[in-house]
Amino acid sequence: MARSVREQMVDSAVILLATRGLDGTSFSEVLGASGAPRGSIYHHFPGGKDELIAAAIEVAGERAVALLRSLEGRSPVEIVDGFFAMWRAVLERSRFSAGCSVLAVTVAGGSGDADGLLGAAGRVFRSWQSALAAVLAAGGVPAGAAEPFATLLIAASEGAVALSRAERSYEPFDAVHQVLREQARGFQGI
Amino acid sequence: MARSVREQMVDSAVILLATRGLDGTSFSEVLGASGAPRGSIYHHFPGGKDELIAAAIEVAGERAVALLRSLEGRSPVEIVDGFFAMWRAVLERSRFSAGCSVLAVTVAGGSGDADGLLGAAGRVFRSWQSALAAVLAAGGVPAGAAEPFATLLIAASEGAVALSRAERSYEPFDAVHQVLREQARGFQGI
DNA sequence: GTCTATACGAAGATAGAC
DNA sequence: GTCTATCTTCGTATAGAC
Repeated sequence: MARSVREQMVDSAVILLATRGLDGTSFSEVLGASGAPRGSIYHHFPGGKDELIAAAIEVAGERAVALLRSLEGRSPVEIVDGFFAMWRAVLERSRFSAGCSVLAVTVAGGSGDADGLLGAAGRVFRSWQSALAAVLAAGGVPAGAAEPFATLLIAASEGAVALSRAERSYEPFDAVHQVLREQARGFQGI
Repeated sequence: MARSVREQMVDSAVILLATRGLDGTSFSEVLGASGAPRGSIYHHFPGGKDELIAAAIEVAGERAVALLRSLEGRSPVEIVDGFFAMWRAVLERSRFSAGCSVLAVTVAGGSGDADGLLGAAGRVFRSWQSALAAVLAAGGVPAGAAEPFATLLIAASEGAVALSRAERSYEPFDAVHQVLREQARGFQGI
């Protein structure tokens, strides 16, 4: 069963957000990348661009949560490695031209006030923190340490991906990964 | 001596980048915020928008480097605290509506290929890593650990600011700060 | 150094036919 | 569900007078 036109548009929006940012994710680009017909934009997304972008970062958020949950049962070091492997694949496949679609929406800033997209981005980030903290706790990280360490992992990986994009080098990303990996080792008492 | 028109435009661009992103930093906004006359855009920036943005992130970069250098001679914990205090002030003064101007340029992605602005952003990030690693080394962090830890601090602070913006809460930012502060304490053997 | 006026393109959004 | 056509707004950039 082929993916629906709507799903193709959302998938294209995820990729465009990650590579060109919020304003680079125009309808023209989305239609060009997805092959969707122009006339179907407001049929599938009556709320216009905001609805498309919100759907995109929610899908991206759910995919990352699914990956995090798949790490359940692993050790803290393995969880860190698995999480960073996901991000490194983004850099590798795009050759430093892609990053995080949720971060792109966050820093684009919208109109400045209580923007709906910013709230959606915040919910995605929170869902990542919860899922990661849960698998870390299941992996043996002490109760009080799992939440803050999960937040650090997410913040640091977001920043590391951005640094590596700007510097076009894996060096910042790998350095951050190694330091956090050592920290995770400390939770295992090895 | 009053700041020149050019300096006012650059300052406004720095703030607009941090709050509204790259595409939100239009000439209209810059002129409105700086009070500069419209006719002087291409007089001060013959290279157009790219030249203005490049100047803005370089100024923002130099300011952060100056703050980092002012922490020379302090302990690792004090350096971490000073660095995070700078970012927390950004969140506080803007009430979660501002972040890092260099990150905004990085994530906006330009045209996708070898963009000049992305290179400029990369150089700024590298200058932060060097300056921070230097003060950490001077503060007693072992030679091999200063560079990676500096990179982690920058990546994590960038991500933490973004998370707190999206969630409109100091919680992620403060959590990241505390974990890294503890790590810095480890370098002091207290 | 600064002004007005304007060219040119692309964006999001809507209307109405098919 | 999809199409074409169009509206409006806003972006960067340029020309030429003052």
